[in-house]
Order: sequence, then structure tokens, then C-alpha cells
Amino acid sequence: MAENEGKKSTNFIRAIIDDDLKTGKYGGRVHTRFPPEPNGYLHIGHAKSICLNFGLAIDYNGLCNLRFDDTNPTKEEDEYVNSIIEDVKWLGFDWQDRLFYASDYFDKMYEYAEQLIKKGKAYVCDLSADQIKEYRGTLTEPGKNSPYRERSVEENLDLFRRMRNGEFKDGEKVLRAKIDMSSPNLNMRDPVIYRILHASHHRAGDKWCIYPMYDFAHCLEDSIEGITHSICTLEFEDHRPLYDWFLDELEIYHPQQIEFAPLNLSYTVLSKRKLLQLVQEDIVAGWDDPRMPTVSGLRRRGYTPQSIRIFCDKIGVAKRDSMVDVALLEHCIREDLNYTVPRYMAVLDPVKVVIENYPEDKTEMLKAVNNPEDPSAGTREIPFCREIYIERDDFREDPPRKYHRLYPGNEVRLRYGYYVTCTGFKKDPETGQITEIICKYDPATKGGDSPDGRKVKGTIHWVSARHAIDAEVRLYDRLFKTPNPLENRDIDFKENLNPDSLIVLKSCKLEPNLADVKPGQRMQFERKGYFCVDPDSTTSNLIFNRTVPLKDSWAKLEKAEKQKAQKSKDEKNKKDSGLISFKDFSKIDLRVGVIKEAELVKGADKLLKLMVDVGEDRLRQIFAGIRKAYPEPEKLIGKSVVVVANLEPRKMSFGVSEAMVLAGSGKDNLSIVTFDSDIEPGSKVS
RNA sequence: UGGGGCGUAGCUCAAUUGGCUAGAGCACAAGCCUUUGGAGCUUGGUGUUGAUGGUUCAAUUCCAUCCGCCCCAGCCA
Repeated sequence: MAENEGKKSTNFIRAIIDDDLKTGKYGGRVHTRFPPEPNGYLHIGHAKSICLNFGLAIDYNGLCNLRFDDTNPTKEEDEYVNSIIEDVKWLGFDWQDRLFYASDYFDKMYEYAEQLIKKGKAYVCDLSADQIKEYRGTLTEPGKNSPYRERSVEENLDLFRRMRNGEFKDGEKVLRAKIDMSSPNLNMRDPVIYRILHASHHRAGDKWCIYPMYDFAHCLEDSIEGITHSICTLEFEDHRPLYDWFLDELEIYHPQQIEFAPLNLSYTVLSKRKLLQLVQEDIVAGWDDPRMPTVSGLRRRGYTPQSIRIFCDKIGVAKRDSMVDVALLEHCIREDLNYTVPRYMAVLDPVKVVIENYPEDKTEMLKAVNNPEDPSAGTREIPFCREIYIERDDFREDPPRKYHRLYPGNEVRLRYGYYVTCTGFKKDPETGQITEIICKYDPATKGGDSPDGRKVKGTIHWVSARHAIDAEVRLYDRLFKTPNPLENRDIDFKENLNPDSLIVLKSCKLEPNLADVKPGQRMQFERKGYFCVDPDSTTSNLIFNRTVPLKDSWAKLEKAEKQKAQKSKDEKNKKDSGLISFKDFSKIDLRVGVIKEAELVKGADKLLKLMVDVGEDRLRQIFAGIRKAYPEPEKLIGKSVVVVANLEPRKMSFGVSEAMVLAGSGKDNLSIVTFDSDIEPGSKVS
């Protein structure tokens, strides 16, 4: 794959494979597999695994199988296998003739189970599910042996065969591996390997009423297929000893299991159970709702397989828990589409503009480039006339700072059109909404260049009102409003849904060149974002989905300005309230000071001059307005007081005051705060 | 208080297996450029490599201790 060339990504799994290749562990083979359970749709987390497994096979000249791990008939359906096949194919991977099903190995697995029994390594257990749980012990206490653990090989064989023959009801008996009930690894405490399930299987039908458990089945599937590196997610790390145990006891081909961290994506959930819930509770329109992180959702949203592959390459593979920023996914699709899709003009929230000096009955065709990044994409023609639509947000009656779009008196460029200057506007007196904007145009600026070299700061898109076609546009945004919707376990993750994740715009105006688009087609609407045609779209009812908006530095700037305004408002409110925050308070340096000198200030009738020891190598000079309370200042000498020591020095006509003494004042009296105990001058007051 | 894992810029990953100033993408900020406030170009930065000790001429890398986070008690996968 092209994007895998160049600087090749490296990770711990590749290191392991490199090493195995060097030592000839598997005779130089690399054979991986992607083993989904067909009980749900694939999502971007699976895409990571798919890209990893198939990517490894491609890069190492090996093979990768697609295998359905369908060992639980109660949860699996053909609908899911079909969607999975479609999705893996769509992502661009090819398993050739190696499409497998665990259920194809049921006979073989059954044989292996009997082998285990014959070897005395498995037994039929009659304990109920609850009892098994009880006997298992806990994380810190060992379990105890089942009373059925020592049945004879003959009895086990007989019972197991009768299980297969349907002589028992669901849950009545299970086959268990005989390992170690006191193992610190709970998976090794005689795990169940076969259970009775009278359910018909999506492929095997009613042939079986016993089905193997994951731990038993999976290693066998890998072994049967000759897998070399069985790559799975971290939660199976604890299962590896069991994986190894089965293969060792059976003495059959032994692949190695390697675990990596599953993908977490900000502002989304990636758990089949939670995604199922969103579908079943009609919170989204289905598995392929464009807001879903499913492969089918991303496809309908307009993502390309290539962008997803690049994303999976960029996020890397490691063992630590991580949360990838969804901004990276968005970056990947923008980057891909920027170079590959054509531009069109579409006005999503239209307001009419009348160009007063443009002839009433004239129409002319203007040339527009299809993709500035790709000259080979050519040009097209767009009709222009006296009446056009522009984006409501591209006009302001009172423009904010740095706004360089249309406003009364301002000149802007109509993309590929003319320079126009706003000369007036009409407003609905009731609602205050702008109903029409009046402009004049400069005929010399056709195509968007002015012969006199004058510049305009803004370029806006437009659509001819007489030629525009109507369409519905669906604006999609992140499904959740919080970076990690599952962070707080006490809150239902659905509380974190983004109420604005879908906004439907009904009367959008599009340039006529878009009349014949087909579902799945991708394009950029200039200045707005990347869009694609929804599968529900028809010629008479066009529907576009927004894949991702363009980066909008104006929106960012505007938001920042608003936040700035809000912040200064908050600060003002804080000041007005007279409260300081704990943080501010901690900055105040209150110290114990001892008054060493005190005298009246000549020429002032309220002030005393104090010289105070605050633990420094010199005394501080403080002017305090406390003369009324202390007419005989010498009595203050030797007193301990509380001093605010980190005030800016204040210049007064008598000298500089270098601190402040805390005092309390009532209606007619005033006194300073003093101490009696002998605390060292300079001590912190807390 | 059992077992298994994992800690490197804000985020995701690297670091030639003990060696030069710990790198890259995303995100962020500034500047340039621009007929998309897109794209592009230039620049910028923060890292006590979870912490503390130890071995060594040299530690992200080896050892020890500690701290923090994740997973495991389905007859789900």
C-alpha cells in the first residue's frame, strides 16, 4: 500500500517478528488473522486491528486470514458477517481464499476435547453456574475443587458424548479443563471449555447443542490455520497461559499470542455493547449513522478507506492505555480529501443579495477551478446574475473586530466573480432578520482580479439565485460533548451526548453543476468543509452529509475573543463581589512584626510613623492612620502586630510607607491587631 | 490484602538495544503567503523520560524500592 512506503512505522510487534524471522522460529513465515465475532458491526477500533494484521502480512510478505469467531450461536447473525466482510473489503484488504469460520472446526475441536478427557485433563462437571462461581474463589482466595473433578475417563467420555447427543438441558453440565483451582490466575481455575446451548447456529444449524468456549476454541483455530502471530487486545493477556496450556497439552502446532492496547478515541465510545445500545434505543439512525464510529458509519460520513488506513498507521501500536484525539482522525480525512476532491460552491444558510448595478436580464458564465491543489482537475463554468445567495454569516450589520466579510460600505470578492460593495440591506421589522442585501459591483473585476491592483480582505462564496438547485445538507458533529464519555462511572454515558451532533439544513442553495451527483460522491463545498452524497439522495431530493468542516481560523478567533470578553467580565464580577479567591489569598504575605519605634507625624493629624521589625535585617517604615486611637504612640513600642509585608511601597509626602498594619475599626473606635505571646518577628501568620 | 500489564512533550508514538543537544505527527502559538479566514511555508516551545536510590566514564535503556493507572472472579468474545 502506497502510504506504507517511505518511513516505515515500527512497534514492539514488528520487533518480535523481526526477531522470529532472524531465529527462524516459524520457518520465515508470517501468518496473521483478523478474528471478529459476528455479533456487531466493525468500528474504528477494529480497523486498527485489521490494519495491523493485514498490514503486517503485506509488509512481511505473509498472509492474513479473515476468520469469524462464531462459537456462540445466541449472539451471532449473518447480518453481521456480511457487514464485516463488506467493511474489511472496503478498507482495502484481501484475504483471497482464506475466509474461515470457527464453526468449520467444530468437529476437530470436539476431537481435541475428547483427547483432553482421555488424557485426564478435562472432566464433565455438574455444578450449576452459580456453584462454579462459588467454587472459583476470589481474586485473593484460592478456589476449591469440584466434587466431580475426579470422575473416571470413561465416565467423562460417556457424559461428554451424551452432552453432544442432546441428553441434557442448557446449563446442566459443562466440560472443564482440569488445571489448578488455586492458581492466582482465575482463568486457570478449571475453566469451562464446552457448554450446552440448544440454539441453532447461523452456519452449523442444529448440528450441535454443545459449543466450545473462547479460550479453548481460539487457540485451536489459530493452530489449525497455522497462524504464527496471534495478535489480540490487552485484556487477553491473562488468558495467554491458558492459550499455551491447551496447545501444550494437545501437543499441536503452537502460534504465539501477542497483546496490544485497543484504541480509545476522544469524544466517542468504542464498545460494541454501548454502540448496540445507541442503535437499539434509536439514539442514532442505525449502525451506519454517520455519527457512529463504525466503519459503515464512517463510510456514510464520507471517510475514505485510505484516510482510515493512514490514521491507523499514525496512531501506532503499543501496550499502554491511551486515548487518541479525534482531531487526528479529522486531520487524516482532511488531508486526503484536500488533494483528491473537487470544489463546489454551496450556500448552506442563504440570504439574497441584489447587485443593483448589474443588468436585470443578464446571465454570464464564470470560470472556476475545480481543485487548486490539482491542476489536472480542470475548470468548470458557473452562472452569475443580478441576484445571488450568500451565506447569512458572511454579512454583519455591525461587524466585530477583524471581520472582513460583507458589511455596509465594505468591499469583498465574490469567488471567481466580481468585487462587490455593500450599499444597503433590508430587515424584517418584526424579527430583525436580514431579508436582503444590496450591493454594487465593479464590472472591471470580473473573475476576481482588479486591474487597479486594489486588494480586498475577504472572499466569499455565492450561488446564482436564478440557477441554484435546492438540497438538504446534514451537518454532523461529534456524538459526545465530553472528551471521555465513559470517564464518570456514576453518570450514564448517554448524558454526555452532544445535542447538536446532527443539524439538518433543508433549503440549501447549490451551484447547478451539482445536479447530477451520485450517492457516495465526495466534494468540498468552498469554505465550508468536505461533504458527500448520502445513499438516501435522489435527483429530485439531493442530500449531502458533512464529513468534516474545514479548519476555520475565523471561528477560532471569534471564539477566543468571546472567551476573552467573558473572562474579563468574570474578573470584573469577582472584583465587584469583594471576594478574593483562595489563590489570591495565598499570595498575601502576613507576618508578625514588633513595633520598635512609634512617633507622631508632624503636619498630619491622623498618622503615626512606626518602625517595625518584621524579621528582616532592617526595620520597615510604616505610616498608619491610627493616631486617634493611639494618641500616645510610645505605648505601642514593643507590641506584636500583624503586618502585610508584600504590598507595593507607597510614597507619601512624609516618606515611603513600606507595609501595612492590620487594624479593626468600629463605629467610633479603632485598634490594631496585637499579640501578647512572643512569636519571632517575621513569622508567618496563617 | 492475589495475579497480569503499563508509565517518555497537552495527545499518540520513536529513540539504532547502555552512547552525541531525547525525536516525529497531531494539537497549540506567532509570522509569511493566499481569489477558500482552506491549503502551503517558516519559526517557537515546554519534557525533573512516574519517583527515589544503586551499578557505570555514560542510564529513557540495567538493578532495587516506592508511587500511580489499567485488566481479571461469564456456562461472552
